[in-house]
Amino acid sequence: MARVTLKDVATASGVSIATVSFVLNDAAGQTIPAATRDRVRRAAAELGYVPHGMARALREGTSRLVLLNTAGLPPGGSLRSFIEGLEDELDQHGHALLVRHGTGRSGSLRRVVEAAAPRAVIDLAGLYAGTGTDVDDGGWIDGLAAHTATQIGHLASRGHHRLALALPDDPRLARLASLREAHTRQIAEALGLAESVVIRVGDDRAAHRDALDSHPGVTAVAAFDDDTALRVLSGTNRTDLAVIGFDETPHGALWKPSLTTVRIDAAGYGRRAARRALGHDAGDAPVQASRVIVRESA
Amino acid sequence: MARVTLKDVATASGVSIATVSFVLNDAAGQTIPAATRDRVRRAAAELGYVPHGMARALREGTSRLVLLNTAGLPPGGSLRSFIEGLEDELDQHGHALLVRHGTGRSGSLRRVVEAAAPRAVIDLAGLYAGTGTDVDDGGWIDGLAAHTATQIGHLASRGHHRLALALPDDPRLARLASLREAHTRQIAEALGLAESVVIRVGDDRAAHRDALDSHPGVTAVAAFDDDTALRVLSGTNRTDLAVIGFDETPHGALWKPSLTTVRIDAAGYGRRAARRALGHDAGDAPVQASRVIVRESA
DNA sequence: GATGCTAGCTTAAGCGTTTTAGTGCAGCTG
DNA sequence: CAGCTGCACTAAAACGCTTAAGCTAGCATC
Repeated sequence: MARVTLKDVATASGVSIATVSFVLNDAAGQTIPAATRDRVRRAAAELGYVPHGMARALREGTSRLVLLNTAGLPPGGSLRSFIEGLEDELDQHGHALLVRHGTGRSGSLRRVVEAAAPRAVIDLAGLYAGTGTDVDDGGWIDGLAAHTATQIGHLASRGHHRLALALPDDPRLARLASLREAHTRQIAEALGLAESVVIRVGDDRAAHRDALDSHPGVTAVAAFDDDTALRVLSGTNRTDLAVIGFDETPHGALWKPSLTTVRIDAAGYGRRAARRALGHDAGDAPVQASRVIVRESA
Repeated sequence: MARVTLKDVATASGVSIATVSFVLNDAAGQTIPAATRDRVRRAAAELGYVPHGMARALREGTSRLVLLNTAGLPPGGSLRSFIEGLEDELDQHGHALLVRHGTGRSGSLRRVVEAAAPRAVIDLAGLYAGTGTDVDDGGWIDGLAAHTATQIGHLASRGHHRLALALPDDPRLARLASLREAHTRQIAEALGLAESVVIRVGDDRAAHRDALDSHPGVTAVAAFDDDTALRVLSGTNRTDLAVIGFDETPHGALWKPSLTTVRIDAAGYGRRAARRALGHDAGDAPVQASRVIVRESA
């Protein structure tokens, strides 16, 4: 049950550990005949050799881990798919995902970074709260304008002219919310719609119901995400109101009326984020365009 | 920006790296005067020394990572809170959480394990699917009987006598589902209720609606989890039916009727799982008893 | 005044890798 | 046949840490 190391493979195949390392890593600039390569590879497979990530990390100065910091970000819609895509792609390149949901003290992120020496850090929390730095989410934010256009476009095509934009009042989503607001304004203007009303949606249903009621001219609500959309639906007593979500969650389909929403290829963005984190070219990880899932609510 | 190592701290405080290591780890059996300790600790703090987890892992044979394998387990209710508790407690003991949602090939789990040399593996996926081994979920499963009693007890106290148990047809939850079934039967019997009916809830609403309709004597449904409960509510046309969820999710409160459910201290179990993973005594990580969140649906 | 004991250190090995700098040998060149 | 080149490797250092073993000075003991 003990760990199989390079040394074991080396003795088994009658060469030095250096040679084994060269063979298994396909090291460039080494002239090793096919016969030897075969022997080594066979031995490695037979013994079930798996490189020791920590040893490698020590030597190379950086581990094959990528750290994702979500720091208490609400689980909203796609986070899970995003993570799946991310993990999948990392896997494919021999890396693993280290997650910090870390509701705790922010200083501890630094500690984890130094202790785990990750290859890269994806700091969604910072990115979405606006305190962010130069980290990368695979273009998620970049795609936001297009996805917003998908959402608003649908309402426009249904003949709605005066919209409300429902944003969450969660400070952790502050930056995303203000981006969405800007995009919505831009697109509404481009489509020749009336200026949209912004309502804040939190735990207090009465608050956003009142906000909506005070704008009777509004016929449709574009929500920040499905969760926000469901809160709007749940809070309002106007049955004529069209509501569209964003970033599909499974629950929306169960609702009455079932929630029309925008499906975003979160896994695709996850894969892209992974590629960028590893320094690969992101171009070849395609992301599908967002599209409207038409159901009953809009 | 280069990494601060033991060596740096050693030179700064005028001792050897061994001494520094002893001081910083409070090594037993070493006689080091307070003056020296202070000097070392001060230097470490000043330089911002953070131990290199990988180096330590190499030396100690095991890293300060704990691997959680959820392997595509549906995000159901408490998983997130569980993870938060887990991570929080691990943090407190200088460990970090490595997550594999790993929808992919199961063999890759082994690879990750060998590559990351985690201190422990928590294999929820295996545990809940029934293929599980001797891993530990902090007593989550052990507590299941009690939580089920909370749920069924509520229905009984409301005068319901003939129940349906709504289980998901997701094979990944097979073991959990059958456990819940067993517990429900036991408790129902103990409470003197009529034998309960089991219905399977999947994506096809008509199926479980029909199943329910064919048992008109059933006045209440105890669901496997909130998601299942919402599917039942969404599928049925019987307004008199009482439905209670399990393992509270945020969405239930928004529903009409709002979902009565059982709140479980998932974070507590997470913390326990962490303690057990680290080999601490789990006893001193208290878990709150489950309790019913009474809303409109039951 | 040799011996032993303790306090307060230091030395050095070793964890499993990667990688630089060789080494020995065969074959070819001039 | 000395010198060179290319092949097929190997030796050894280094990454940062822990820890067993050792070492020295100072003091107490007989």
